[in-house]
Amino acid sequence: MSDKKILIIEKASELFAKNGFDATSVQEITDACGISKGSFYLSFKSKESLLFSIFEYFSSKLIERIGSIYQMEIGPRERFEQFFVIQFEEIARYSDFILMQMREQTNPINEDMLGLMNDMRRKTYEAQESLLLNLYGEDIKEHMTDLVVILGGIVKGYIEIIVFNKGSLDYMGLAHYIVERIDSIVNGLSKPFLTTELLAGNGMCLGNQSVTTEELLNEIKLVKKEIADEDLLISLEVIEQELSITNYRKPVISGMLSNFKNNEQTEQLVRKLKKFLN
Amino acid sequence: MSDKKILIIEKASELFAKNGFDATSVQEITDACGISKGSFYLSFKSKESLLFSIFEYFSSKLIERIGSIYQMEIGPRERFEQFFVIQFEEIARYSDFILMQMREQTNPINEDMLGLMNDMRRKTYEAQESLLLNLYGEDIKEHMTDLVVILGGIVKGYIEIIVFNKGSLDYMGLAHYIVERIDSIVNGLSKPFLTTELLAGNGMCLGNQSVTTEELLNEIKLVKKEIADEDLLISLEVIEQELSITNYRKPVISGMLSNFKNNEQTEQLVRKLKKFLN
DNA sequence: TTGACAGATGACTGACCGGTCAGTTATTAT
DNA sequence: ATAATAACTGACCGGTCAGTCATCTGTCAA
Repeated sequence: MSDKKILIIEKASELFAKNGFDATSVQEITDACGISKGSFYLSFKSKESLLFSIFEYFSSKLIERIGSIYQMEIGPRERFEQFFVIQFEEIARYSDFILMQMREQTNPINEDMLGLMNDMRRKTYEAQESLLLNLYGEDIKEHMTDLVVILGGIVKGYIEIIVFNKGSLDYMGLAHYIVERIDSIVNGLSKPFLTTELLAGNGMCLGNQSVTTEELLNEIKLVKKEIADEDLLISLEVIEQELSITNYRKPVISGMLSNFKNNEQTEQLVRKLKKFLN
Repeated sequence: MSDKKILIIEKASELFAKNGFDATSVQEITDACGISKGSFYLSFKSKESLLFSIFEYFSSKLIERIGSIYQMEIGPRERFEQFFVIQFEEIARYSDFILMQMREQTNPINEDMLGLMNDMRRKTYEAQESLLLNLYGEDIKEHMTDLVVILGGIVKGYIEIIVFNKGSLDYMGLAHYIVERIDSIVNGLSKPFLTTELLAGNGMCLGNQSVTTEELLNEIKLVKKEIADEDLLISLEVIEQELSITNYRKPVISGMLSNFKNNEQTEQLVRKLKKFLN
């Protein structure tokens, strides 16, 4: 990722968070970056693809940090607290951009963005689940769905306060406080309210959703519009043709996929294709 | 409120909730209503004023219903549950439009809308506070801010589920479940985390904010653009002149205010002026 | 010094949107 | 039946914005 790209991402995310996506023009973004409008289109295919990159940039950071707490040598309670601290820090740092996107119904990119959002949600959910089980034992399994909703709600509630009082809150103290509240809730649990299916139907895709070839073909068509590299385009076309025939040859596809190493724009698609092949 | 206006409000709020405010053109709204674009401007001064009317329409309903639970002859616990049920019902009914607005940073009307939003938030906060105090006693007073944030978060969390599973959830059961969780939390409370000031600074304006004559004059100027009725315009101008002099005569203003009975567009302003006179 | 080329620029284009208004149709009054 | 009024229509306008492209600039090898 070039410096220019990162500069644009940082500035644009600030503006989007402040004024919203639609209300921020490309001109404003480039003015803030001190570059020309045309130069913007050297780094990003479109305003839409910038949004996608921003989300990718931030969500990958969040996912990475959440993954890192398992490397720490601390107890389950401290790990749980750390989980909250990371969410507070990242979301306060990147302003409410992520929140804005998670909330705003008007996501310009639907097909592509949804994958990333689900990825992030699933990662967060999985982390929450394992942390809760480690801390409170297997007994709470049937309450998992409710706990996740309640926990998510509480975090969102406090994040709103954090956003308005940027940096002036004691995240560690807050994390400790929240875990204490969860203690109380877990102690008082009786009969669950939500069933797992309700959450699953909630667009959260917690399990492994199966991907159809048609969906993949659609996504390939979209990604083709986003990339300029000739070699990658050829590879995509080969994959496209291969997927179109009934008995597609797996080695051909997986071979082609090796051409996409270290390319951010196709990362999502490649992940899906790999999952599809297995 | 005419049938046409209500039709537009209902259809537009659906579209806004689905696609966002900016992404929904007036043409789309009028197409959905089966009327012409020009006809839209017979009912509403602008797209912006439609948004204001929608918010007014829904928030007044919510506030009214929350007020009604105090007339019911039920215990404090049932009343608390009823408070949640109303929120679930109204917000599920009117889709996530209200949520969208509460979240979206890009509210087109800032000056006017903010008043309505604060009104609603204050009403909700006051209700929560009195319900909590009635149910758990005065001891929880110092925890009020935290409880309000936690409670609001939990409600929002479940509302997201409700929106995706429209109508298929047992609101009464959910309300009961949530109150049980609050029981646990209240039982386990130790030291509060948030102070009242933090919430107050959060744009929530829980106390009585004082209004300056300048702010009022600004708002009058804005409202003048919105209304067409000649008599009301004259009344507004008289109020404007009166407020501009240092020793304004209260009776003159309150007299003029009587001309605004049953006018929706000036409702907010009139309320503020009345508060200012007292 | 030159020429060639990648990177950067900003004037320009076409699409779209909020809002207007001259003209049409429906309704009511005389 | 006719006039008067109200309700409605959709072409049109000014303005904005995403995206394009002819042009420029700095660099560096020959």
